Order: sequence, then structure tokens, then C-alpha cells
Amino acid sequence: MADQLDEHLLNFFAKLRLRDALREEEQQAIIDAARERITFKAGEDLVREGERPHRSMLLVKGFSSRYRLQSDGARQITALHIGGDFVDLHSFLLKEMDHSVGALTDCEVITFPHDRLVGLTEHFPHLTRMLWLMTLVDASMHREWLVGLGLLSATERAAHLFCEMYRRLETVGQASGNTFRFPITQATLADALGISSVHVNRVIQELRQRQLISWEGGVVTIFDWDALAAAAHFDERYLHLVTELR
Amino acid sequence: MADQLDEHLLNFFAKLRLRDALREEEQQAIIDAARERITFKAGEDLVREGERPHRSMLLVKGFSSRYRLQSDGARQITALHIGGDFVDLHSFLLKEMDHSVGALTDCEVITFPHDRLVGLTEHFPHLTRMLWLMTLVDASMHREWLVGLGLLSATERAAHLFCEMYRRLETVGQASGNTFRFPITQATLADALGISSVHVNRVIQELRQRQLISWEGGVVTIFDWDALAAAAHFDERYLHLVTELR
DNA sequence: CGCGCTCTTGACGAACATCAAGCTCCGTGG
DNA sequence: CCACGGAGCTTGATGTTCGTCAAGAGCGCG
Repeated sequence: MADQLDEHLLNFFAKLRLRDALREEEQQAIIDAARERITFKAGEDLVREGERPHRSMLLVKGFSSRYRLQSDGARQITALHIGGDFVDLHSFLLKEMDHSVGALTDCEVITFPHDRLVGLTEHFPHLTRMLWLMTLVDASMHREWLVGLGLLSATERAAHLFCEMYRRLETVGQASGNTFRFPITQATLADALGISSVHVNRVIQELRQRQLISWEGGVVTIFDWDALAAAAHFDERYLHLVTELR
Repeated sequence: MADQLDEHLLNFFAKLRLRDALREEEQQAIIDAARERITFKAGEDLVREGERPHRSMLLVKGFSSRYRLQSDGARQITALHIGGDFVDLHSFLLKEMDHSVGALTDCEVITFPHDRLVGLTEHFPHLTRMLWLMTLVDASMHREWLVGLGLLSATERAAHLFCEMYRRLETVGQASGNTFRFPITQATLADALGISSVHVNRVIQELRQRQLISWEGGVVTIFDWDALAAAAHFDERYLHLVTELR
């Protein structure tokens, strides 16, 4: 089983190595902790608010989102996940899900039973710190989104999201030449940006008219990175894409 | 030195024990990892964006905030800290601060050198998971604030913050009888809620007129918890105030 | 062919920002 | 003891951003 899985873990290893060196035995320990591969169809939930999962899931293919629903049905997306992201490593220690994770496209995940993750933390302190780090980067992205919701206009927030997605996808080889696949609907983007889908449409058109991006057929092209980043007040330091001794 | 410190760590131990049992040797390891006590005056920064601290700080007295400044001087507060909260445990692994932490009132902290934290992670796996957990709860609060900024009105967000502060302060013995000290300005609250200080004023008056709270002389009183929680869509599960095997 | 989903556009309204002024409270110095 | 000044709070008038409602267009799919 492990042999089939490790090729799917390459994005995850790339993500880790970007932050610090990964020893061979640590990499093997991750492979050994993986259990199975599961697929989800677009629209399905990987895990739901209130559940108590006994495993965590690493997304290897597709896009998913963390979200919370209000009683009136309104949805707020608090994070977007791409290949190589742990979608619910939090549940390993938080135990109860405080939000849901939904598949925005067809998805593939690899599962890590919580008892095996406990084993990792018992025997691999440095690897533990690296996993911890991944959740800290998630928290840093949350903070960046908070700043966006608090201080930026809808247009700036949209521009910021395109910058963020490009840089994150680039690190796992899914963006290059200023282009990346972004197969989500404007309504989904609205739930992530905290605005209405009607307003998303206007904002996207503004970005198109300003010749900053195009977004058609699920593909985003950034025409002028510097101008887009400036419009978005984008400073990638919050992504912590830096190698350090951790 | 450690002997002087451990009484100040009681709030922190209480916070940990609320989530899982803490063994005697783990508690001692924390005490041994502590180094010194430092005070900050209101308005000073405990640590600034871009810095690379060699230690993390545990707040033992006062209120502090995480915040980011925009180029135009606008400030967004992404978290409020109370006694027992680690204000920058993140920097232990993230290395570079992606935001600043400022003292909202006079503050006292206890410092933990990063090399000693590494030592903890090398020898105390369960304690490591508990520290990791504390940062996961921080992330969960970030998500809750994101949902608030995205879906709630200014009034609802303010009500939510009062609920959150009450429950958090209660766990460290700083709130009881529906009352707690909250010695911050309306302008500061504005930066946390993502609205203007003028609007904060109107929102507070609305909550007062609806007989939900009073807030005078730096003291908040909640007159009707259930009504306030309902108005705020407050569901405390995101605070993870539950004992579990972690 | 027709149905549903997504995108698009326009008209109108609500929430909140901004600007401006006056207020209270409190510490400080004459 | 009082004058002064500053910080924080309060209030009103006006403007902007974005939401809501409504309708239609394009397009893939059964």
C-alpha cells in the first residue's frame, strides 16, 4: 500500500522541504503513517463540523475549502486547499471539527490515522515540528485573510487571492508562466471573499478591464504580476516560503 | 528564578489542564524552560512584524493584541490575548514574525527561549502536542473571526467578541458574575472588529439600549447571556474548552 | 429540445465610512 | 483652586461600497 502512496505524497514532501530539510527516515515515517487513498466528488464533504474524525486527510489532487454555515444558509469559506495541503490535521489534536471541509472539485486524499500521527510525534520530534509548522502557516494565512476582510476593498481582496493562489500553486508545480487552473465558480469565490456573487462578478470585470488578469474556462492568467500584487497589497512573507532550521 | 515564575504560570497551567491532564514532570519542564519576567507599558510593542525573535512570550498579566499595519496606517487586530496566552509561540517555528504584538494595557510576560522549547519537543511528546494544541485553538479563533467578518453585522460581531472574552476570561478566573474588566478603547475595538470607531460607538449604544450589556469604566457587564449569545450567533465550540486525551 | 447552472447587467436600498463638531473626563501645571 | 490640554466618547450630516432583487444570456448536458 505504501508503495502506491508515496508518489502522491511528492507535493507534500516538496511543501515540507521548502521549509526545512527532511531526513530520509522522516520521509519514510510519513509514508508508513499513510493508510489509504480516497476520492470525493465535487460538492461532497470530506468532513463535517461537529464530527470527531479518527484520521486526518492530506489532499493530493483537486481543490477543497474549509467553510462554516450559518443558520440562514450563508457560507463563509475560511481557507482554500490545494494538492499537498493537510485539510484537517487540526482534528488530530482538536478532536472535534469546528468547521466543515468540502470538495470544490473532484478530490483525492490520503488518510493518516490519528494513532499513527501520535506515533510520529512520539518518535520524530523534528518531523513533529514540521507538521506543527504546517498548521502554523495555515494560521498565518487565516490572519492574512482577516487583514484582508478588515482593511481591503472587495477588488483588493480578489486580487490578493489570485496572488496567493499563484504562489501556493507554484510551489507544488501547478502554476507557471503566470497561469494556473482555478476551476471554481464565482459564487464560491464570493463565499471566500465575504461578498455577494453579484459583486464578485463586478470585481472580476474590473480586474479584467485593468488588464491585470483573465479568468476564463477555469484558467487564470496574470498579465502584470507587479501591478496585481501592488493592487492587492500582497506581501508573500505570510506564506513563510523560506527554508530555515526548524 | 523558576521559583518566582511558577505562580505566574498558574493561568497557563489552568488553560492546559482544561484541555488535557498535565503530568507533574511536564509542568516542571515548562517551569524549567521559562527564563525571565518582563513588563511592557501600554502602547509598547512586545514584538514587531519582520523581527526574528529567539524566544516566545507567555502573557501573564494585561491585555495585548496581534495586529498588522497597512501602508496608510490602518490597523487590523487579528487576536486579543489575555493572561495565560502565548502571544508568539508561532515564532518558535515560523521564525519571522508576520505581524506585531502590542500591549493594550500594561503587561507582564514570561519568556521561553526557543532553544529550550526545542528541548521540550525533543523530550516531552505529549507536552509538545499540548503546546501545538494551543496554537491550533488560536487558529480556530482566527477562523471564527473570519466567519464573523464575512457573515455577521457590526453589531453581531461586537456581541460575539463580548461573549468570547467572557468565556476565555472565565477559564482563567478573570470573569465571573457576568462581569469582566475590559480596559480597552473603542478605537481599539474598532480595529479588532474591522469597522470605524464612530460605528463602534453606535453599535455599543445599540447593545446598551437593547439591555444586553453595559461597558463603563473599563468594565463589561452582560445582563442577558442567552440573548447576547443569540444575537452574536455565539457557539463556544470553536474555543475547544473540553478535556480530551490529546 | 429544454432544463439547470453560471455568468452578466441594471436599478434600488442598507450598512457602514468619512468628516466635522462638541462633549466629558482627567491629569497637569500655574 | 482653576485654567488648560489631550484623550476618548458622542452625535449629526453626507457619501461610498456593497447587498438585494430581478431579469436575461450563454452553455453544457440529458
